[in-house]
Amino acid sequence: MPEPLDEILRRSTIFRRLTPDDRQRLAAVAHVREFDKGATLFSEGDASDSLYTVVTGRVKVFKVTARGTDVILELFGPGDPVGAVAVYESRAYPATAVALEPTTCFLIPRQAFFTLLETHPTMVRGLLVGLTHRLVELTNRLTELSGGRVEARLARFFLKLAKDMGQQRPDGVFIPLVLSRQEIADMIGTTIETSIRIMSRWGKQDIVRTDKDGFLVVDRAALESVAQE
Amino acid sequence: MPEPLDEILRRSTIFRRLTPDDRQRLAAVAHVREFDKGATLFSEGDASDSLYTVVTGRVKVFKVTARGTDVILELFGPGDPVGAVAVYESRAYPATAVALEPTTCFLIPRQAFFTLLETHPTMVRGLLVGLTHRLVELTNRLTELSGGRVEARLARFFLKLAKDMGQQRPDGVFIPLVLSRQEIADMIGTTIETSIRIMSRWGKQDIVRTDKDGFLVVDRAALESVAQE
DNA sequence: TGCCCGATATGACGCCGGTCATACCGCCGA
DNA sequence: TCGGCGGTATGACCGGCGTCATATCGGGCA
Repeated sequence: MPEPLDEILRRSTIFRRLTPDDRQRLAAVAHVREFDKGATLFSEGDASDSLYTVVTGRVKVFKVTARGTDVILELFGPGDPVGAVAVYESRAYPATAVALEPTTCFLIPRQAFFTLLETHPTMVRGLLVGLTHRLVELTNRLTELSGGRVEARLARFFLKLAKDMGQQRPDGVFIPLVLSRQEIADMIGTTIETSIRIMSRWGKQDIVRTDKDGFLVVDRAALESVAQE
Repeated sequence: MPEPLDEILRRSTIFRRLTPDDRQRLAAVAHVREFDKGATLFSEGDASDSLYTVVTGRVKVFKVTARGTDVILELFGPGDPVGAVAVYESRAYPATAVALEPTTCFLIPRQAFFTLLETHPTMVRGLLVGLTHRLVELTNRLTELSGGRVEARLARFFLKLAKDMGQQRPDGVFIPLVLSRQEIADMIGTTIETSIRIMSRWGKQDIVRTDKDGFLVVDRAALESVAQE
């Protein structure tokens, strides 16, 4: 456990600038927690007590709209800080976080996090960078979700996944991420029936195949063609 | 000018924690710029050179979608920092900022801003708070824009405006903000025709009146009824 | 005064996609 | 083995809203 943990901290956006000594000290005040697939890390409105950092697994962060549908705000993987928003000003979590797979997290109590910040001002720069990056990502998602054909939005979504976490393979680009049709719908702001329809058609046309542990983008050109309207 | 400027700095999210001395020093390195209605503060993709703070007036920040429509991300008023995202990591502006009214801004060159940050670590806390606040606002806008009837989204939009900047009057709540039908459409992610239709109907039903220098919410209850779907 | 142009209004039409219903499949527990 | 359950798949329907077209209004300018 300690071996990969340190590796994760080195990859993490906000902790990577720490010296090995600092990381050692950080590991001392934090602790590790495991979550089953589908387990809730925290819920919207909960008082924020800790900063979560994903070690292994994937986490989705979502909000519930006025009429009860979910909207997935972000997907987090190893090294990403989850729930960072709430910790800085001890405000309630503005969204809910659920594990998409069996997930291991690294929790830092808020108080420890603050004292760390005070004693190590250099960490602040990393924090700012991480926050601004997430702001940019969110603004991009806003323009994505707003208007346009559903199929185009879905195509852009898979192109982004392929770019961010795709693995080149002889038969296409593999995306190692298990999402249900419902979760796909929540990502692009549509209903489960529509996402099923499109995914089903793309499967028959050999554009995107749904695999047991992810998706395989077979015909990237077709996606790009659909994406631009 | 120096009088109200200091007042603005005291109200600003990120500068209010400064001591009077610090604000004095800040004013020395910054300068003021005026923008006509419709003038561009900066465009998406521009290299970021300064941090803008609105002194008087209103600014809209928007992005252009894949098929050429605009999406308004945020509206800024006196005291708000505009373009803060880009400054921290000298990245390009991720969106475009345009003045909705004649607007006065307070510009701090990036370099001066950084030296200020280094010499006054207490400012960092204010920065973090401001950024997280904007993150929360954006996540809320995401859930707003995603799905649902257009009329409900528009109703929620006006209710939020009324809450944030409404002035109680005998005949209703006045919102001192001039937005064209096109800009309303860009806020809620629809077309100009649809926003015109709804606003026109609401005018006849005496729910929301469009005034020369803002909007008047006459029948708030009706809006609330429409908003919850 | 008359012209032009941008913003606001309003009607007609068509289609994407949301809603409802039903069927199929694989998995798990009784 | 059976029945139930959650996820996936597919068809039918129709209504909101995007698109196109046209009309009206008002302000700026010669």
